[in-house]
Amino acid sequence: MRMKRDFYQRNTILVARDLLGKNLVHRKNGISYIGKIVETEAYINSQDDGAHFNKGLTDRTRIIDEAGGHIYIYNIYGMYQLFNIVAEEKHVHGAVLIRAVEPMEGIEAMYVNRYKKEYSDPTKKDIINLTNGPAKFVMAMDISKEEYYGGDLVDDKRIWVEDAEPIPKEYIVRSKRINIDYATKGKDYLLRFYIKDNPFVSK
DNA sequence: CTGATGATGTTCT
DNA sequence: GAACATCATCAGA
Repeated sequence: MRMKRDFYQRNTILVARDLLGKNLVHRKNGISYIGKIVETEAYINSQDDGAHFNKGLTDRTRIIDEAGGHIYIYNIYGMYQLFNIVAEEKHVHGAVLIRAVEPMEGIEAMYVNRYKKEYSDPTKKDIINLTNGPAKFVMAMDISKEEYYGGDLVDDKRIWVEDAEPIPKEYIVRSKRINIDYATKGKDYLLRFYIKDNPFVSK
């Protein structure tokens, strides 16, 4: 079952936590890509100087003003795109960065998208390297800013989040976020969630 | 295995 | 002009 608006229109931290274990589904060119979400980070509000929208919205971040469930994708380091899900009600700002997924379906196509060569005899390392980072799974699942910025996971025919068994509490780890040393206040907030012992969690 | 470095271009000051 | 929610590659151990 596809997640509905009410799932996303909640506190950003709860949305980040509850996205763990759910399946991100993307259908394109007759290929069905499915990745289980194993790592997320919450970006919250004006108190969080790690968030892009902490000093107000800009053209890049305008979609975060929309209702939870919309898609926020942005460019980073000139060559990568990161995938976020908007949380909270309309006009309340919050977003969840998906940092890693575990491939469930479409692995052969993911391999081709990532390595630009024919699928052949992958090692365990090759498989883990498909999706164990925020830019990596976006490339593997063939998601682009041009196609999906501002899209809505609640009713888009091509991309959505599918419900799944909740992850037991004892398997959910909460920690500091990654690579936001520039944030002076938000740096130490415990806003990163991941599934304990899952090999696809980023390093 | 670890840590350091370069790639690359949009966004914001 | 600087910063940047990253990744691939390479050197060293």
